[in-house]
Amino acid sequence: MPTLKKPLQAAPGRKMKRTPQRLAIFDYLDGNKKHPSAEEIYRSVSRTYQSMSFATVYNTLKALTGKGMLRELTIDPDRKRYDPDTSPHHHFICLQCRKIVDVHSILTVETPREIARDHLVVGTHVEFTGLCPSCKKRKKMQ
Amino acid sequence: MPTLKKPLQAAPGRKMKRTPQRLAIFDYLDGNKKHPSAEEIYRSVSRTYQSMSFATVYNTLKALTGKGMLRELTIDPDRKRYDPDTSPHHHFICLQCRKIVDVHSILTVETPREIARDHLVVGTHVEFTGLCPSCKKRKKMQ
DNA sequence: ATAATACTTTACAATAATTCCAACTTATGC
DNA sequence: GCATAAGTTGGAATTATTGTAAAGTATTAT
Ligand SMILES: [Mn+2]
Ligand SMILES: [Mn+2]
Ligand SMILES: [Zn+2]
Ligand SMILES: [Zn+2]
Repeated sequence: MPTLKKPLQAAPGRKMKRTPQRLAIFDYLDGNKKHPSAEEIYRSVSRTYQSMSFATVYNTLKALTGKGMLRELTIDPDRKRYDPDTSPHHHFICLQCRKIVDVHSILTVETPREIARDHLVVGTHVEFTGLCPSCKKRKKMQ
Repeated sequence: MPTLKKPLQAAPGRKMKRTPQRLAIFDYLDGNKKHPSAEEIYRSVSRTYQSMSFATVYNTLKALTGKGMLRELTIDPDRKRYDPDTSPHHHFICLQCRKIVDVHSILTVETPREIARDHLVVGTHVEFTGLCPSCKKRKKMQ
């Protein structure tokens, strides 16, 4: 189920030039549930697309984010992580290995009055932190 | 109501050397509700404490965080922000000016089964994003 | 098709945040 | 007071990310 390749030109006002490097990046991102960092994207894509430049990766990520086709996550303290799934959902991050997993359950979090009164709220994101299954097991063992 | 200076030596296993530079940093942080960045802390503290080094600020922040006396926020995409209020609470960040404000309302967010089953959840943080009152007004005007 | 135009890519330089380091300095327990 | 583990410092080093200018390419208008 392609979610990126199609919309690339579909929505109005969102058309971008279809360059092979972008297609390669889209292709890597499409359906990717690992919330990769720019570096991971670069590493993977440049393996198949020799001349890929780091700047192109960043450019593309910024362009996609700007057009609302990609979500930039700030949940990892070390680097930005990217999520091709732009539907509203939440995340869990492992404090040990930094794995990020989706939380697609609908969490109803009402915006508190104190904020709603004078702020403009455009997004609500819940981040759960802790240990992923494997790190949890590893910690228990030793 | 001092929240930092006292606990500094109070809780067992949390004792740290009381150096003047640390006290200066604690003092700045104590009761601070601005969620400052390392640089803001450095700028302010070094004004009164001449020889303060950036490394010391980072060292101290890391030490405090490690001892659970300070919370490191990853909500700002550009830099880490620090919160001396370690009681569980949530945040709103302005997408325009990066102001972070506390949300002390008790938001009941149950951990979804899909996560609770095999992960170990140690924290839940809700981040609201949008425009703060002044940025909201400014945007409306022009 | 062709050419003009605007947008992209690339290699590399430049920033910016944060960490590392090695030589001093100091707080603290005895 | 002294020993010493812990902390401080300036500067170098690292890492993530952004900027740049020249060269390349897709798209648009002829
Ligand atoms: Mn996700
Ligand atoms: Mn706070
Ligand atoms: Zn893990
Ligand atoms: Zn604002």
